[in-house]
Amino acid sequence: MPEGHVIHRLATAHRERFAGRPVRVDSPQGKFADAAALLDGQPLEAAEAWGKHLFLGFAPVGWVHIHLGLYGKVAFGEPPVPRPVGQIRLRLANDDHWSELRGPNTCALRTDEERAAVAARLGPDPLRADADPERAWRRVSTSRSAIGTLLMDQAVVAGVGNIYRAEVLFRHGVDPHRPGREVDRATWTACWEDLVTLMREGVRLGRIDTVRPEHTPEATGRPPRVDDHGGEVYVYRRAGQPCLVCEGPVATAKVAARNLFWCPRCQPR
DNA sequence: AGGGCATGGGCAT
DNA sequence: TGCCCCTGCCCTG
Repeated sequence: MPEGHVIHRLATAHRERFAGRPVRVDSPQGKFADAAALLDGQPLEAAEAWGKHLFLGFAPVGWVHIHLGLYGKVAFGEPPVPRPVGQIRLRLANDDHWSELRGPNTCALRTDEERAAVAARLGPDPLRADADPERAWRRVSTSRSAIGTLLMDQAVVAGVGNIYRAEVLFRHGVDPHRPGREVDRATWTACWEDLVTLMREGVRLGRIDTVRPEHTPEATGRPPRVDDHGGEVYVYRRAGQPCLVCEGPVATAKVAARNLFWCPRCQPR
């Protein structure tokens, strides 16, 4: 379930389990074997998330740059380290913990400079203390592109995925098709601050919950829903179902090869 | 058993 | 715009 909150959780999880001690590193699948051999036995010195990118620091060898893409997953456990099942790109282990990385879009060794270059092409990350939301506003306020597209552009805002995109626009009554430059500053600021809040909550809980207390099934008496991504949301993957606020049908459209969801009544043009 | 699909993103065209 | 990467899950048959 890799939006930015997952990656920040993974950074913390790696730090807690592996930082400061030598780590056994291998690549049972073999695709990362050469790098793993260089890293094996080195201590993990840092684990950082920038948007959806995870960097594991093994100075002086370098950084392991991980991007989960759509399918990637990391599993953790305690010894004994299980026999490899399926395709494990990267495996870490010490005497107390192990991890297995499967199906990543990216798993590569990077230099300091390469890591900085990846970070430099990303927009501000609502989950990072060093984020500069003005950079995002400059892009949004001068762009003819739809706000729904801009929010998914990692060079504008880093870490937002399809769920946070849909949900934050719903929460602020913004039609995803509205051009960025027609979004006023107050609305944008409210969206940014809401992303900070929602994504921090996502890090804390490990799931995406965006429904305000007054709209939960408990509060409204509506039947509870089951969301297969594991959280309570207003519009994401609820096409055709009644809006939790106005009861009109939630709309969906394929935009830039991604499913977009919104409520036409609550988010008018 | 097999197809479709998914919370991403780089790249060719 | 669409293909590829290459995993897991859910549905159909």
